[in-house]
Amino acid sequence: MIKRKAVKKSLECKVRITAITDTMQVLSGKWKIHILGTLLQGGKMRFMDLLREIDGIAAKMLSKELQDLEMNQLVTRTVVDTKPITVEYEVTEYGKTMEPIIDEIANWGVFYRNRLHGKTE
Amino acid sequence: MIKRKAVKKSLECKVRITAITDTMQVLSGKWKIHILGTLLQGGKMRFMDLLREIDGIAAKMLSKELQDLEMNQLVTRTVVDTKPITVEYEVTEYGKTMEPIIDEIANWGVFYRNRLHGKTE
DNA sequence: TGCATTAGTTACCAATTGGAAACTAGTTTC
DNA sequence: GAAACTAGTTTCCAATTGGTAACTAATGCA
Repeated sequence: MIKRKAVKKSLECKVRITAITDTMQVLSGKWKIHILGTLLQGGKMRFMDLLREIDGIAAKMLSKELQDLEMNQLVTRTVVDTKPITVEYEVTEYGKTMEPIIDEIANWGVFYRNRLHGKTE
Repeated sequence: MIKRKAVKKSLECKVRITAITDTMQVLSGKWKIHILGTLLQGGKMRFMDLLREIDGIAAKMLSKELQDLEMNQLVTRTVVDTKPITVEYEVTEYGKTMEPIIDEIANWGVFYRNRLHGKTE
């Protein structure tokens, strides 16, 4: 007695799940969204700028996460031949397509705080 | 010689970082977005429905993640007095406010796949 | 000469995450 | 009476994540 498998898992459903998994993998970890968000509003920024701007991140993490983002072509890394060499990071055009996601996430977070504290609408 | 601290970390920047951290905490883990996404498109669903629908998830994880989502009031849990009792999960009105985020994330994932495979626009 | 700054890297460690499998417990069906 | 289905829980384990702190290496400044 073989049970017919439920045909619930439609193709579009699977595509959606894969899509979500992909995006979350690209944004994986505690810091990537913050780095992207900071670079999106700061434009070109150096390693030490980011280290100082992003509260709580350690050099090791920043370095590693930037490498991930660079591999996924969301940011570019440019060595500038200054006195002590500096390295500039910048969000690519492709990386900017993440902006709607980050904005939605930030918006929701604000909404969430408002709901927690009073707001008896 | 005290260096003036850079006033870069503006208040709105901090608010944004907190907001992002909050949202990501609510959505933390490998499965919450998938559970929410599945419930959003499936409406009321039972535990076993979700277990079968969400590919790869184990009962332990589903149970734990549903508890988290319930605690954050994103889903409701209702015991139904059927022959073998069943439990229905459903996204709350509040939970539905996550939809834009999930949609953006899913959209980006599709865009990402298209970019990877060919697409020389 | 020695310290500061740049941009990292390395080593070590602790906590968290998540997976597999077995188990509970009540009800129903064969 | 055994098996199956409901909704989980429990235990045990392995891998991943991420933090601290120290270190490298090149250059500039006093």
